[in-house]
Amino acid sequence: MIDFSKKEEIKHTLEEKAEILKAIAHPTRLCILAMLIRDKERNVTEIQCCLDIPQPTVSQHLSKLKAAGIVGTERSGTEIIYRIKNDEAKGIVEFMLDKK
Amino acid sequence: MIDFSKKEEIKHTLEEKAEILKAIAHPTRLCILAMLIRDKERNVTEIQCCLDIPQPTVSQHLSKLKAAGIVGTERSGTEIIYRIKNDEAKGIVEFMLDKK
DNA sequence: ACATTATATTCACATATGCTAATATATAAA
DNA sequence: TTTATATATTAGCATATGTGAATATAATGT
Repeated sequence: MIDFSKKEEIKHTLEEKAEILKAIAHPTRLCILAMLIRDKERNVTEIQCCLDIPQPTVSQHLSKLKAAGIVGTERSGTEIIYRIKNDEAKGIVEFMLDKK
Repeated sequence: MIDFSKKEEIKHTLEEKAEILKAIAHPTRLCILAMLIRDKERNVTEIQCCLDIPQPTVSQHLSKLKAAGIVGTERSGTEIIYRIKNDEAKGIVEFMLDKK
C-alpha cells in the first residue's frame, strides 16, 4: 500500500495516479476505453459511431486520453488507429465495468 | 464487460461509474482513501495531520467523497469518524496504489 | 491541381472545480 | 452560560473542463 513516512515522494505518485483517474473519469471516455478493450483497436470513425456525439468532441476526448498516456495512435492512410497503451488504466476500466 | 447493444441503459451506468472515478481522482482524496484503507477509520483531525492542508479544505474533500457515497460518517462526541463504505471505490484505490 | 474522406484544432461560452479566508455549528467541559 | 475543540459551510476568485460550431490539416483518389 502506501508508505506515509515519506511525504514528498508520495505526493508526486499521488498526483500521477490522480491524473490517470481524471482522464478516465468521464462517461464518454469510459465508453471509448471499453470499446478499445473489447476490440483492441479502432479508428476514430468506428469510435464515433457508437457514441452519438459530434466528431470534434470525440476527437477532443481522444486527445485527452492520449495526453494522459492512456492510449496510443498509429496512422494508416487517412485513418488514425487508437489502442490502449497503459495497462494500469486498462485494469481500472476492466475492474469498473466487469462488475454488474 | 459491456453490452453495447443497449445504448441508453449503458449510458446511465457509465455516468455512475464516472462519478465515482471523478470523486477519487484527486491527489488529496486518493491520500485520504489510502489512509482509510490502512486504518479502517479516522476522524478529521487525524486525516488532516497527514495532509498539511487547511481544515476547511480537508472538510470539502471529505464531503465530496461523502456525496459520492464513497465514505460514510459517524459522530462520536465532537468528532466525526470517516470510513470507506463503497467497495468498488476501495477496490480502485487498492488497485492503483498497490503497484509500485 | 482538385475533390473527398478522416481527423484535429481553435474559439467562445457555460459550468465545474479547488483553494483561501471568514464564519458558522455542534458537542463537551468548566 | 461561557469557553474550547472539532467539524462544516459560505463567499469570492482563479483555473479547468466540456461542448458545439466553424475551420484547418493530412492523406487519398481522380
